[in-house]
Amino acid sequence: MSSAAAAIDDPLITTFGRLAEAYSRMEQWLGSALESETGLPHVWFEVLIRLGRSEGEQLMMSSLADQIALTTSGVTRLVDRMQAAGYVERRPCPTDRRVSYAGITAAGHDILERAATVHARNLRTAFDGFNSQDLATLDAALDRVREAASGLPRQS
Amino acid sequence: MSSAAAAIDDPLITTFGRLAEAYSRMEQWLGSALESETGLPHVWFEVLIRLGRSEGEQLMMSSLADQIALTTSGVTRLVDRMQAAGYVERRPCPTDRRVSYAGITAAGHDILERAATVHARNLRTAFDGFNSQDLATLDAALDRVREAASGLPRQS
DNA sequence: CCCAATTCATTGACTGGTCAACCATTGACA
DNA sequence: TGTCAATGGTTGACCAGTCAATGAATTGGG
Repeated sequence: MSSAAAAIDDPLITTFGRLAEAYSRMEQWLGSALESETGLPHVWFEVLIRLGRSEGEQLMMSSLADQIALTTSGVTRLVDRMQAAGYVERRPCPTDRRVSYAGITAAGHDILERAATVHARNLRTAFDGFNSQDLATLDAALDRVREAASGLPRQS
Repeated sequence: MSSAAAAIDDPLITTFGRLAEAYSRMEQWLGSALESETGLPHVWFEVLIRLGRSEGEQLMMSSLADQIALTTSGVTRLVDRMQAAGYVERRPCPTDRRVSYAGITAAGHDILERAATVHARNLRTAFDGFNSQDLATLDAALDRVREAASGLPRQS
């Protein structure tokens, strides 16, 4: 009899725990560094970089929500704040009056550039001991996880 | 002149983005699955498993805070709720009257067992395509990240 | 020994997100 | 073409966390 191999000790739970811890520690450090050095909260940076990389430097509110893992409601409020700060603006869609684009402004572009530089530098510090081989391995592994997660049945 | 190799496209930023996305998608799916199947929010599970794995099945409030990446203030309130639900109890420390331990109760133990089983099963689904070699690689990579993050200067 | 500095937990005020209900617009189809 | 379901975004009510201030207990140096 396989003596109560408690589910509590399942190695997959530990693996996921590692993922959680790796992420949150990184996020905590990088996030607070970025904010203190540029005044930009990490979520804002996340929004700006997404917009900056998109066609026309704009994105539908709902796509943005999807990309940064927030509710559309949450994005509405987030964009409200960023708009008030002048980094982002709402643009109507010419062909569908329901949709609203969030587009990056000149000021947003500016600070994005600056923040990206700072962030990249901090990341280089954080991943100090990693050579390009290590990074490639990490990227590949994370990509597989990401993909696996994306293939999961949408929240039922 | 190396044509504006914008920091925006720095590969490390993308790597970190992958980490964030991998984590939050997994968390989203696993979290909502766990909660809908057992009624236990993922953070609660996180608390219980930490307590369950500790000496005496209890942990100082501040250690708990550290482990689940929350403020001690946040933990105070979280434990309040879990105590009200009967899964956890506060225990005084005999040698230092400042500290308070959060300890798991019988009910907490019960639901932890059940939730761990469910969670482990879900994880097996999520990591379906991964063989043990893949998992070992992933574990190793995550561990390095986790360690790198831990070695970073504590939030200044 | 005692006082100053530190540590642990909690609380008040607030913030940034969620969920559910809503309105406007669009698309499909009888 | 008129209606009905689906989609996109916003809003009200609420909740779970943060930060800063506080109280209580402990520690260490003079």
